[in-house]
Amino acid sequence: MATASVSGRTRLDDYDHAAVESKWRRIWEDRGDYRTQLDAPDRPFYNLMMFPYPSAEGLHVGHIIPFAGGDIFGRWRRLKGDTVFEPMGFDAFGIHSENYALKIGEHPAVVMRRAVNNFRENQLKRIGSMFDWDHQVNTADPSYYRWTQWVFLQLFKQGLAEWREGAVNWCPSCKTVLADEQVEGGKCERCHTVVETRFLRQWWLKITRYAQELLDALDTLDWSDSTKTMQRNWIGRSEGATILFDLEGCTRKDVTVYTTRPDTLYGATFLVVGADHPELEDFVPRERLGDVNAWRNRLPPVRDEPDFSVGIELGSRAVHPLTGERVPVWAAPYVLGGYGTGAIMAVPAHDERDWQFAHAHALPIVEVITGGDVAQKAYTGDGLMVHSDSFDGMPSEEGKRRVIEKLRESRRGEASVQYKLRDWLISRQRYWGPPIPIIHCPDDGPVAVPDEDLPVLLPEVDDFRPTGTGVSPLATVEEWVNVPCPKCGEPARRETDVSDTFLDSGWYFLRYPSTDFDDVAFDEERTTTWLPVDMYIGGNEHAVRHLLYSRFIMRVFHEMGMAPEPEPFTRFRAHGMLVFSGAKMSKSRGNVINPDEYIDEYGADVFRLFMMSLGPYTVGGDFSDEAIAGMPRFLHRVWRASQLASVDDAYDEPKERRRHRLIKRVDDDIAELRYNTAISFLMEFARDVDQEAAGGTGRRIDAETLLKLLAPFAPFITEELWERTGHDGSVHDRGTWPDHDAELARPQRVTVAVTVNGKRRAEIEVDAGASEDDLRRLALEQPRIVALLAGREPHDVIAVVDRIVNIVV
RNA sequence: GCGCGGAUGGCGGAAUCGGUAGACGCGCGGGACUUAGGAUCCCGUGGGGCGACCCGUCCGAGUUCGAGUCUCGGUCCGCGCACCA
Repeated sequence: MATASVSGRTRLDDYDHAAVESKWRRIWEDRGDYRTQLDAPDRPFYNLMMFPYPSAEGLHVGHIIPFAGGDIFGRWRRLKGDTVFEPMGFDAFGIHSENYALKIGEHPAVVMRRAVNNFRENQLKRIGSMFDWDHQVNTADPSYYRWTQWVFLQLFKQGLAEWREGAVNWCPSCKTVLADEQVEGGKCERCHTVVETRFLRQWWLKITRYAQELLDALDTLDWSDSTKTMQRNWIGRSEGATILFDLEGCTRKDVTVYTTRPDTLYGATFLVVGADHPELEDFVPRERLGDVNAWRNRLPPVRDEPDFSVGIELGSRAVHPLTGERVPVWAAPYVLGGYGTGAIMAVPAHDERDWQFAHAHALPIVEVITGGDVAQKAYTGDGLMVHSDSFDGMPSEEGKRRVIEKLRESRRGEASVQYKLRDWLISRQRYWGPPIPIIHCPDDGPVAVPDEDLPVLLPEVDDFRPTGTGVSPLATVEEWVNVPCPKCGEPARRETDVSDTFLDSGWYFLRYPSTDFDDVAFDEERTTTWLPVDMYIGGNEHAVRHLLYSRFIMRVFHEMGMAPEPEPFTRFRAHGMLVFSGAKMSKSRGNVINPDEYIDEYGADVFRLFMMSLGPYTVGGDFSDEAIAGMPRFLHRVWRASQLASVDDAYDEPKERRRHRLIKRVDDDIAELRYNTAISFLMEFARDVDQEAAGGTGRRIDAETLLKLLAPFAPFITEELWERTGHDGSVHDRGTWPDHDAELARPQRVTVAVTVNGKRRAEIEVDAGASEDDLRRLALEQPRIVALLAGREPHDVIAVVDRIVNIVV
């Protein structure tokens, strides 16, 4: 405790962050301060942060940012009176973990056990977040993945999981199938090997059924705009038309193409079928089959830059549905067999790719929309229709509708909506994931494993390496694979693929409140109480896949009456990216900050504060080693000021106004995650109170306010000081955030600038709200202004209350 | 290429509505305390000028009494998507 010294200065214990932080960590844990009352809570608030996938490297700052930023928000909600549930867990299954285990030659189960323990005990528990460890989840634990399997079976039983063959991306290096979104520019996102195409029977979840709903519901969500935009682009709705072309010279009678520009139909000079179209052969005259197949098998690998010289004329003809003209049919890889109908009508005059292709192959280019010079390049804008029979002169926008109408009359076309979104391929021919709980029976087909047989435990195997044959290592475990069919009892085989890690994380938020139930995945009452998540914080790298899949799963459970709302995350904020001395932080650059060293040296409070002060939370900032020095100074001030400020009952109006203004600013800033500016206000206030305390005029109430407002940011030191200054209970107690009076928070005196022709020449201090006339009068009385005007009459005097007076001469 | 952000002192960043540009912090300069300080505290700190003043928010126009903020055009950087017809 503080003791007065002869000089009037006071000697205090030094602030020992290591001692203070370990002391309170222990007390909070023993007391169970952050164990949440999950049943019948008062004002429940579900505060979620994206859980990490444990790696041997340990947590890096990229993890800490959401954990610290999310926790500040949660602690603030708690102080504001909510019952905050803030759980944490581990995304321990998946290729990341498995690849690491392979690298070091240990079993992934062993590696993960060690990594999870390290994350939790040595790292997560140190950063001062109020995680409720009684409700942690670990996706690789049978008590969790039992329910992941159950979730899959619910989708299966709803007809939303399908076993079908499809062209899949095969990474020859990772020896597994990749989802489309794991392929970047034709290469594996993990190892950058060029991806090959293979055809396998696999499990797909039919998220495409929900494309429109998922798109529409974005409007109801309070999410970062950037995230919503990315989801919209990913779903990729486009409006256009499907148009039927008859075919001649091949076994197939007709083909439907999809276009967003039906108004350009008269400019269609050829058709292109995707080189990967599954029924490409049906478009080819018999005598050309050999040539086409030879061409197809020698296609160059997909590259970043499309090559429009690649293509082959098939020999068949297509009949233009309006003119009856015969146009050639080509195949080319620039058309995707998997999007739309897998074939297009090429309008080279008005589509850049078609233009390039036509140029490369000397195909005719016919202008049908005015506005450009199609001999030079494709014109993709709007204009008037030409060379289009009776449509000539019609604006293209109207033409889109009218051409569709015309096609409808002859049943050769209709309006159509397409989405880029594809079904979710969840099969992985790997070891480290939940086995897909299906038994394949020769008679009954794919049969669900009965609920009472869940979990389908991942068998212990010595060799868990990917086989490279397209089959999971599980297939080699004969005694595990061979089981009787649950329906008919005849010999059958288990599904040997495991599911995608995004399925694990697609429902974990539903599990947290119900981890103490082992008979259901999520308890009805708990789910109704806690879902949807009130605040979700994480990185924008998961803006599309994780968030979209989670929305899909929640939506399905809502339809089934098992979830209270269709959307899982009411509010989502993506944290910004942290750069290190101007360069993006990444393992390959070797500039990843290891938080442990900083926490050792400065303590968790300083580290949290520092990271939050670098810039706006949702934008990011530049982590520079040197700048951290300001934070210990700040906390030192708080340490001293709060123990020395002891003046009671001094109703000092300016200080009260200052205090109320501070509360309002910090409150407003935290609500919008503007932690950096909230921290600056607290620093200013701490400096003032510190100086007052040194002079014997520091007020106890100011010190208390400072500790309360700082508590979400620096939970340890504020708790210690709360105790040292004689308070009972915890500084973090629910509902103890200081109130502020809006009237008092408003300044009473303001400084108004006086400008002449927009240049500042003087300032005047007046009561807030002083009238425009008063401002004008006072401004014109200023000696500086009188001198500057030198008798001239102002042309105009503009006054804005509380802001400015501008004299125009 | 398309979409979305961004550009402010030596550095990270502030600046509700168009109203004193540079809050807060780092760094730097000066001072205090001290045997000492790389601890702590105080003062100063956009550039130029002795000065009244002048110039300053990526560049160029514009709107306005007034623009970091709004409009148009351009440059550069970041992120996302990327042959999606």
